[in-house]
Amino acid sequence: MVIRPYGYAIWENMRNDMDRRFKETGHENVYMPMFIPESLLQKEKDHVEGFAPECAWVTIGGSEKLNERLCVRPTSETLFCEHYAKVVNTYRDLPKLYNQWCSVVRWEKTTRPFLRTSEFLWQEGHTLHETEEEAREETQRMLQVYIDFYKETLAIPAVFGAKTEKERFAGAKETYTVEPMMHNGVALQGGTSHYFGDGFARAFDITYQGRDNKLHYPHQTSWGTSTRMIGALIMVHSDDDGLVLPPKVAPIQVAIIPIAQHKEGVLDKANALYESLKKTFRTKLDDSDQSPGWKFAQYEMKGVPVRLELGPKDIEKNQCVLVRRDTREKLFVSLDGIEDTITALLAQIHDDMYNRALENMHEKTHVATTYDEFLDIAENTPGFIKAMWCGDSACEDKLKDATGGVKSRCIPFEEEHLADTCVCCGKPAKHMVYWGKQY
RNA sequence: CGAGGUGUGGCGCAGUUUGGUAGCGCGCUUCGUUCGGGACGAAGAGGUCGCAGGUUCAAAUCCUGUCACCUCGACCA
Repeated sequence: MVIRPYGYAIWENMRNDMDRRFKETGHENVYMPMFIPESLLQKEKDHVEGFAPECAWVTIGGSEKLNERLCVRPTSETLFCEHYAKVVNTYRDLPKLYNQWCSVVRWEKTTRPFLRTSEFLWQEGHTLHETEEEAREETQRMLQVYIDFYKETLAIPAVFGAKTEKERFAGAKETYTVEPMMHNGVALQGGTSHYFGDGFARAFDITYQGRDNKLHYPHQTSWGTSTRMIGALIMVHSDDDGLVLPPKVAPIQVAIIPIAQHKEGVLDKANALYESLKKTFRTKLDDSDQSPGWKFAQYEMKGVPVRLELGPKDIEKNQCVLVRRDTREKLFVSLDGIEDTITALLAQIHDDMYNRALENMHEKTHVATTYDEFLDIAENTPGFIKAMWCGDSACEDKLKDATGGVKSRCIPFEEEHLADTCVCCGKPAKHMVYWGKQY
């Protein structure tokens, strides 16, 4: 998959926003190698079992066969662990709060642009802590960073909570997830934050000398999000006329379309407006010789949040026309104080986009209290199903097989009591679970 | 991996059954007229039909082989 300039600009805007949030929470960026020696990958048993089927391997270097093959990183836990084992000695070296921006490779059998690609760009945070409590706090903190990012920057609501044991990351003690719902009701794992306990530390022999002068294993986390979020943006907000981009990440926030630009004064005025708006907004002035109608359609397809039309009649009246991409609403506004008008409009667009997505998620979330009801909803109604669960992964398997792919999404932090018994087996329920089909 | 399908200008396709040496729409180039919702006219550029072999006077079209891609299923930490 080639990410061309407009798509990459979306990623850059996402990345800059997230990177700021990571720095604010005390993290530092690093870079690790892209090749992982097989022996390193095999140190943690669950981890290698989870990832080996998806690894791409390098077996030849130059013209010589390698003694040990190298995995093209599918994720970098093992590399971070190897490094931490070398550099961590005392509690004074902790915590280690590292993050990496890079690409990873997973040999998926079925790919889907942005949502599931064999190579993708992502960030992976890897942290080491003195205590379990600290590491668990970090896991929650970064999940919250993701939830906030989805809401504040992408205008995407989500359910979130813990993964069931079956759906947990390979090697993790606990996996937390952000699960946004696409416009069609299909779920997407939009970001995960894992608590590892000291399992990796033991496997990689990472120890530190504690305040008590004894050796301890540190507690570890990892958390990641990827270019899949671009897929989420598209699948949550867009309509039949193309993209609808949330203002915070739109590469172009305001597209200025001059009308009758051959007429005297129009382009001069448009240029002056452009020079002034570009100080505040990501602005594009399209003075190409395409027709205005073509330009309207073009920037709608590209999801530009606000179109600004400026023609001879507007100039006469010292006004312009603002058109919202999300609602198509046309606003005739004065050119005086236009920056403030657009600032407020972009904020309004963001909020409205979020609320529409939230409403969609609520509309497509259903409660099932019996097995038949669960199957009926899964069969006939797209979206999430809220249902009680006994905690046995056999029930997850059964529901998945019976419904053609409905899996547990997460156990939310705030569970509702919908029934006393598991929707599948009828035994006493332990948790309320969100279920759904996923990309 | 299982089943099915498709390869023809940049993109989307027709032509293959009934062999006669390639066509349409969009896009692209130039000029002119247009310009408040994907403009119009005229003139152009661009492909030997996935690849290899075979049959034939003649192959996009028939035969054999091969490669690639797509869809569905399985799989998806």
